Amino acid sequence: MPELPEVETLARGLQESVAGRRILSVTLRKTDFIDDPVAIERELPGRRIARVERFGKFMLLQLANKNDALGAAADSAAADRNGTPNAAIQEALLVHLGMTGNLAPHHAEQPLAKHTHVTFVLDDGRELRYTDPRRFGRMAYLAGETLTTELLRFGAEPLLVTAEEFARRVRSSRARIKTLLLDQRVLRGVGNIYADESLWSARIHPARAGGSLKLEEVEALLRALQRILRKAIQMRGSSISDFVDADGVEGDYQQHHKVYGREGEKCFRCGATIKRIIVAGRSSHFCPVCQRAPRRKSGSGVAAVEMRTPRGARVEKKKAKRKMRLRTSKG
DNA sequence: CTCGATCCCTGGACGC
DNA sequence: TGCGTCCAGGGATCGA
Repeated sequence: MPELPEVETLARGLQESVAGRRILSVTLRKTDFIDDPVAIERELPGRRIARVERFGKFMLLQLANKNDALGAAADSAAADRNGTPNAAIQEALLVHLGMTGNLAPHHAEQPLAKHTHVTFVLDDGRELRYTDPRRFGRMAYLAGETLTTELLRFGAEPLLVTAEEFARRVRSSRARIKTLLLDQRVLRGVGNIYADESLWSARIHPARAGGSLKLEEVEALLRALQRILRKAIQMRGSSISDFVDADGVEGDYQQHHKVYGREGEKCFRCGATIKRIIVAGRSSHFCPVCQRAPRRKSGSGVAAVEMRTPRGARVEKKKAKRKMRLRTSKG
């Protein structure tokens, strides 16, 4: 599942392999994950891809000006280092991979993989193809102020945010720390795997309220998060479902996961059994000994979360709901 | 405003 | 082997 390190890996690969290429034509198949399919068909043919960068969990395929100058967008790398959306970007194709999306170049004669929803024919005999079985991804052509406004919806880059800024955002909230880590308006790019891994590393329980964290805990969390993200980028990401980079190669970081996907196994630090609960509607893996649960306030939401396990009583509820839906859809 | 719950989607795993 | 069911999860949306 692509999070920051996986998207970074893919974006770097595409920058290597398709930056500078011109898009000759576009073919759309399923389009329900595209903001405005007509805009893509209208604006992209004939345009050159100036640069490919990651923005949070998005890939930004920056387009050269219509007059074909690579100028502004090609010079934008340095400007982006400060983490603010780049004013020099005028037009871009935003691609979010959701859970199962992939964007990679293929030779034109290579048969289309299943679930290939978008094909960009390039000027060198290759095609940039977007595949996404679940279609949880997103694609959008955005320009000018619309693009700027869209990018401003997102929070800080995890690898660039200062400890002060991070601490301010986290400690002023009553939301659970896991929720805050996953909230793209707080930090852009962190997903379920790296949230769990960094919380384990910093010994913080995922259901702790952001505002309950001590300053040193928040600082330790950010250090852990940044170290883990850097290491994961070095290892070309985690391949859990089917993530592969632009060359079709899997990442290696999943071998270094300490808690994610390790429910029932032993904590590498203390030997206790790794648990899994639902926080923020997501599986959250943690060590119940290293990561102390927040104190329960009787009848509070936190107490309820403590009791919520992924399997068990909820299943019956779900079954009932499902039956309901089937009935209503028939009638 | 904030926060949690629900829903979208499909392949794969699992149970019978 | 084959069919039904559940599950994974990022993010939009809705309601409290």
